[in-house]
Amino acid sequence: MRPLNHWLFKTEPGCFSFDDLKQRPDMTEPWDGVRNYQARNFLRDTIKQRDLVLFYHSNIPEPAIVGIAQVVREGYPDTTARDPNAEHFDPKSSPENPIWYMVDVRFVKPLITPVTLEQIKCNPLLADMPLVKRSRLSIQPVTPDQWNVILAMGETPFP
DNA sequence: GCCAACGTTGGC
DNA sequence: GCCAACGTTGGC
Repeated sequence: MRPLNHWLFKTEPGCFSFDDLKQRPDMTEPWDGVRNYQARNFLRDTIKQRDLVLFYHSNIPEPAIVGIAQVVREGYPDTTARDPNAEHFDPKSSPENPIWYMVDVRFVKPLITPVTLEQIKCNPLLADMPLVKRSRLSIQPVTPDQWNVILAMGETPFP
């Protein structure tokens, strides 16, 4: 079977939080509103069903990875790009050329101990994470080693 | 709220 | 295709 890939998705919890994900019907949510081409390419081309996601809360006093989610639907056009009332409306998006894509994710489990950005920056094993090197990318690949280190730091056995 | 880093836009 | 101006992200 295809090996699972690992990712880190960022969100501002004031906008959408890990707890919000848990409250959703079926605990699933379309990951819409991504408007960055590199992140779009991951969503459209690389992220596959069953891939695992570290759920990161950004733009708060103590940014941290707080939980695990899983991809339940692969990349498909982000229809919010064609909704003039949506926050991330993009008039250049069309049915023929959607430009922007999203995936659906499902709640899996919280980290028993959230792993803060400060801890991540202090751990030499995590020095190559985009989170450290290029913090603005909102959809980032995570290596299996990084994944294991973070879950150990979060004291969270998985699966 | 500040501001550095980064991404996008558009004139040339 | 360059690059200045501008807008956004996100840590602090």
